[in-house]
Amino acid sequence: MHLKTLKVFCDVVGRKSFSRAASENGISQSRASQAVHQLEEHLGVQLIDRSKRPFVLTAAGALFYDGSRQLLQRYDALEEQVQMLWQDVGGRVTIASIYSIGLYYMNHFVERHREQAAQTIVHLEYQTPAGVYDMVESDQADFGLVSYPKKSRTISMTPWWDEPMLLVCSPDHPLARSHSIKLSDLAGQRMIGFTHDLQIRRELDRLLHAARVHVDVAMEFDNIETLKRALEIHAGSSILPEPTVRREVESGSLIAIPIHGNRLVRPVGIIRRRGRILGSAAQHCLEHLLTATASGNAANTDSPELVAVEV
Amino acid sequence: MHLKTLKVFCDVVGRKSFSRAASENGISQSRASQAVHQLEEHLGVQLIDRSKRPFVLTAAGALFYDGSRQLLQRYDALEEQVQMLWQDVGGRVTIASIYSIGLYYMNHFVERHREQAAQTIVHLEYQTPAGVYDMVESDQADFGLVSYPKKSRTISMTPWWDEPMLLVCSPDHPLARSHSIKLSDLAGQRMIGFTHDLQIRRELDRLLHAARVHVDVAMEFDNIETLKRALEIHAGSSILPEPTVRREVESGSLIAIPIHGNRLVRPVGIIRRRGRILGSAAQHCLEHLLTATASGNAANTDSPELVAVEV
DNA sequence: TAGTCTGCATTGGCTTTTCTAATTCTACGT
DNA sequence: ACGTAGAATTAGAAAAGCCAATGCAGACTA
Repeated sequence: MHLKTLKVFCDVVGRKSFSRAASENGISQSRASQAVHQLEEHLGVQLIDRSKRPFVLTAAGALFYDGSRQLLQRYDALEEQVQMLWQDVGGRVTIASIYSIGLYYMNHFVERHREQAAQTIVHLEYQTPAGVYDMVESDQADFGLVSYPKKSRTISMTPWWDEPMLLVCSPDHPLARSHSIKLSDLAGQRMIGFTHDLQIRRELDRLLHAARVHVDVAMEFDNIETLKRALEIHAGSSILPEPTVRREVESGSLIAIPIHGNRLVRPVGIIRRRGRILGSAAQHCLEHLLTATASGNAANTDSPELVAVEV
Repeated sequence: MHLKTLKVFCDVVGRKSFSRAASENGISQSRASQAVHQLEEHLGVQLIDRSKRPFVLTAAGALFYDGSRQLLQRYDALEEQVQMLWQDVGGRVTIASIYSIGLYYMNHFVERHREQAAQTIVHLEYQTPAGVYDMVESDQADFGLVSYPKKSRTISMTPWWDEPMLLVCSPDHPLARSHSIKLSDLAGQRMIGFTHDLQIRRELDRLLHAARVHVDVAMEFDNIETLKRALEIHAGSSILPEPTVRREVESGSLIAIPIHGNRLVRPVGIIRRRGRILGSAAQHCLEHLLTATASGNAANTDSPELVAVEV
């Protein structure tokens, strides 16, 4: 049995599509179809019920899928171990991260990680939140970094840290001189927010609603970078995680004001596919990520904003 | 990667020979050589150091060997599980056994096992003691049945039962009328024994020597069947495990006499390769073997010989 | 030290399998 | 019914697996 055949089968199941699995494995659609047939014939067992249009796994197929996935991971880990032992051609770690964590924290981390695991290649993939979950679920990434992490049947979650959220605006905004504000001060303010498909927007809406504060969301963006540009040209104010605006606050192009009275944070977490077997490089990287965070957070705690907010 | 390639590599390592591994896998010697090369090239790692004549594994090779063996076993188990679930095409169990257990107990067991696991195919392989250890060590058998079982670095052992040993002779032997004898009664007797390469012979020699009893071993055999034929034609007496002569004693062609004052038993045990992952069929069969023994032994205990000896 | 023997590596050519492009088929939505 | 998207089939090309024969190198033997 070709391990590649198992890989194709797993991808077919994982992506729920023969064609996508095929192209991801660099083979033709027909080959993917043949490979799965071949597998079924070899086992004498039907793995996929094709009589329904989005095909469904048979019970045997589900069992074989789980087993195969694990087998493939074990094999990869074995190859990595053996190569590591022979010459320190360290392993590869693939991390899927949302922009606003990857961009602001991971560059720094990857550099520090290279110091203590010089031979490991860390591959960072920036994605939308849904993209991160997808990559983790389909084994394209060893683990993922997301905000408002959620566990599920297939995904396990480790809380990582909480980012304080601040009111952010341009230096000549009416509120810019305040040292601290209450949520209610925002009532009727013209604000810039995230689109509704992002969890952070839903969380903020929920919070404002609970505080009976009505704001006027004038513009919506699906990413922080363009949102910040809008803030800089005086289009309003916004509530953002502190690390994502630290650079702008330091350079003076934006002002960040602690929000009093509410624990306003964006939780960040590490998600992993349940049952996934990590290679030793990935394992080591994950450990480093978790331990490095302790000091990383401590550094955060030094900033006055955070102290103010975490009351 | 072809799983077959891993299998060939494992067999090459296990049998310490490319040619034997090749023929066992039904391929040519050249292919085996090519396959291992291919593997090494793929990994970019030397697995086998060929500069010494009986080649040696490199550290990486040893690691990869262990990993591969486990992987192959897991895959086999997976296939079996999947097939089992689809239609009860039960698994295969291969048991290696020495003649004197297989012949007298296993036939009976296999029949009873078929009743409660109808679809399992039990393959019994009769072997010399060394052959049984070899088959277990080289993964050709799921487990092995031997007397005087010995654990080692690669083999684990589970005691199974102790067979009482009796003095056996033809009905018209001088001792045939005795109801019970002492070891010392055998001094100077003309006896028939096993060859020195068998553990049972060495154990008996040790026992007689400790009891300061000198006997005259007139003939030696490397198996019980021919030894019993020699007894029947009045060539002397011998000390044998009770189950191996039960049939002859019942038919009257041989006489068995309890030996008083010494706990004279042949321990029988089940040996397994350490770290081996058993298929569910093999697992179930092993469990049945161990539980069935309880009653099997009880049945033994009913026979007067055993009661006499087990004092 | 030479000679032989055993057992792995290499080579060249055949066979089988894998693979793709093009085509056909089919469940589902309209 | 009909169109569409996506899987199955097919046939021919590319790749690999495979073997017989031969080459070559340790490890005993005299």
